[in-house]
Amino acid sequence: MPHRKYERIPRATISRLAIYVQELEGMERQGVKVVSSEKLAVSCGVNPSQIRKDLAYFGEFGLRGVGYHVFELKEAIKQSLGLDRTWNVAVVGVGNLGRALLRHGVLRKRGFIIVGAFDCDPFKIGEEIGGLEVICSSKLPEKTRELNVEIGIITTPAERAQRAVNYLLEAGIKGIVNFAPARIKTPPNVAVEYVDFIHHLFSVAFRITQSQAKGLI
Amino acid sequence: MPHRKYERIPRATISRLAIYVQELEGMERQGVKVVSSEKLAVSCGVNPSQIRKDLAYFGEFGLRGVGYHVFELKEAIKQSLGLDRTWNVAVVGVGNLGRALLRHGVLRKRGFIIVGAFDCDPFKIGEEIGGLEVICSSKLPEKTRELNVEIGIITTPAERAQRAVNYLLEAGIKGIVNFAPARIKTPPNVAVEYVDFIHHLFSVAFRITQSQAKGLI
DNA sequence: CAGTGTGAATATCTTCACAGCA
DNA sequence: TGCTGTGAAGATATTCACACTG
Repeated sequence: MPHRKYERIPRATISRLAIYVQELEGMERQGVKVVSSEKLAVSCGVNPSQIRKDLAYFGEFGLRGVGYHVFELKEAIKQSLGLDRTWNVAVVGVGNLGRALLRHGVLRKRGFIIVGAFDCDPFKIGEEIGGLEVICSSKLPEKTRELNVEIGIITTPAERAQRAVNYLLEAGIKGIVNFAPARIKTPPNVAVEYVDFIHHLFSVAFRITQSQAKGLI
Repeated sequence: MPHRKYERIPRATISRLAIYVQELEGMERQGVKVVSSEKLAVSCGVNPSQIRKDLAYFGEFGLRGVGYHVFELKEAIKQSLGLDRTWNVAVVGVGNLGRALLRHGVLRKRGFIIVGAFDCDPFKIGEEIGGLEVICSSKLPEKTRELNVEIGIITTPAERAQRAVNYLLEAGIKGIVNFAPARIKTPPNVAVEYVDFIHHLFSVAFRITQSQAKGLI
């Protein structure tokens, strides 16, 4: 039975795969060697068939009657996601959030190496944060190419997000993760993801409001 | 025609409503008074009927043949989401990310007032950040009640996320936004949202990998 | 007559249920 | 026997298409 490697893979599947990796790493730390889709599902908060179906897009990794080898499954998923290599990234916008990312070890640990930090504020340019010198945003296109950056992280204020994006596009960037609270315009061949943490607060606020309204009935 | 106020509202609708608010605010800044679902859709990157359907869950806000009043629509959505009031929040975990949030003005601007900062590291306890004194995490339950916190923001390392959550649950918290790279266990009546920015990097990496693979065929 | 509001049609995602293998 | 892998069924979400209205 040929697996589905060449079907279109749902966006939701990708974000769940990231969760599986996370939980498999946790199990690895606890010394768990083998796990069933049932157990993994519980710890990820999803349905077991969902896991099996998600994995089926990439191949067959399980042992019938047994389950999955934790380490091997984790590696297989990472490979499927293109995480069996490192990626050079640039951070544009060195405010509170940008600084936090520059100092946060987790990006590097995951294979995302921050090779450039950019800002347009003359007071920040030249400053050293997390071992990197802040460079003027107008130098983004040339530096991006020079440093071989593939992914840009936008942490500017909303008003400057599109300008930052334009610089990155000029440099031929392939992907963007946007933390700025603004939609951005990019050609369709550029992969864009939004990290809207305010929206998650909105969502929690809404759900609390709603459940309280229900409680009154 | 009765609107759908009492139907179950899709999670996706809520997160789009947050986008609509964001874009409507941008239009307001630019002095735009009236907008059609068509125009709003373009700036939000969604389908126009999607917008009309999302809004229909909460009421009728448009003028046929005209469109929507930018200011009024924005206010109506915010009210529907429960954002016509302020919410007290606590930040648990004062690392790079926690500090960034404590200093980041955007939370307050959106009506989320950080009233407490907690950490279990004795070196951090007592430190003042963004006008708040860092308090020992073990005091979370009592302080949370005292400060009338409704939403907890977890910015601890993965290993300590569940413990932080347990403290918050003990205090009767209603909602949690979890930035830690770990799934957490909560009773069903607590609203939980995950902010997994690493997952968004994974997703971008995957999509770049995939489009390059396609390019080779 | 432009543009909303909405039922119907379509597309997508999730879960079930079970055949088949270790 | 126990658990995977997967077609079929079911549930949800999105888009279409158009009646209707200011």
